[in-house]
Amino acid sequence: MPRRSEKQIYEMHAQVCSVLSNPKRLEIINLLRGDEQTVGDLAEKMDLTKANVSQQIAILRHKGLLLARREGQHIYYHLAFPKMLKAYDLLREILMERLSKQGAMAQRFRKEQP
Amino acid sequence: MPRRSEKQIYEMHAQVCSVLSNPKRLEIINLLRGDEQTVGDLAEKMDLTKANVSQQIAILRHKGLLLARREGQHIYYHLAFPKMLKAYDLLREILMERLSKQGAMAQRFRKEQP
DNA sequence: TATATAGTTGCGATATTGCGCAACTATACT
DNA sequence: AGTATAGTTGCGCAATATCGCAACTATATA
Repeated sequence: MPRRSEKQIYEMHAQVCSVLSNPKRLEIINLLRGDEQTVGDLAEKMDLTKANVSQQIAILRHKGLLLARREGQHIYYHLAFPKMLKAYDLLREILMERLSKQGAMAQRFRKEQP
Repeated sequence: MPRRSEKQIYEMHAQVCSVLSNPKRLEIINLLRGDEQTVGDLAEKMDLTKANVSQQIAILRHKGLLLARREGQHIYYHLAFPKMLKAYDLLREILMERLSKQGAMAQRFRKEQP
């Protein structure tokens, strides 16, 4: 018998997904695919304010998806679980397949829908 | 040059993740892993009202993750992209690894945190 | 037509999220 | 100490999500 109930696992799983349910956080994860980066690096590449990037980073970090390394003035962030990129890529792959197969369905992913 | 901008892809990707960012919807997906099921089946297994299950199903269906098949009184639902289970399993695997390695971090996934 | 069963939808209260803005802390350098 | 650069945090408002409840639609069967 499991120490943790299934319901709790679903809850944790959902929380990980909710961290991933924001386009800016996904872009950050994608930008951290290779090297570690600073808030400033990310802010520039994403064309966002540092405050906003820092807020998103804080969420990723507090939820344990990102790790930090300080070096002087700079704080370099990197992915805590690079394996997560596999899930990221898989989902994106499904997305692209779907877009190419069923163009009409793309409508469903615009801002709103009937 | 891509027809769709990167930002749009991140946006769509985030929307898929936001569909997955609810424990009840994750449980539904997991229960649909094998056979197709009716709202009633799911409601019973999950110990929820049919109305609530139906609402979650509606979200999954409208976002294109579920497909329906009517048979008399019953509507059977099944996964539109079984491949999505790979992403589901991968994420869950990461979750379980993390729980076993760093028990303390589990705290971060409880309801609230400092 | 009437009744039962299966499922859906709208409403409303409550909770959560996103994000700009301004103020704040931390490190480095002169 | 003073200044610059890097990053963080709190606040407030608008937008969105959750979910119970009740009313609704759809199919089947007597």
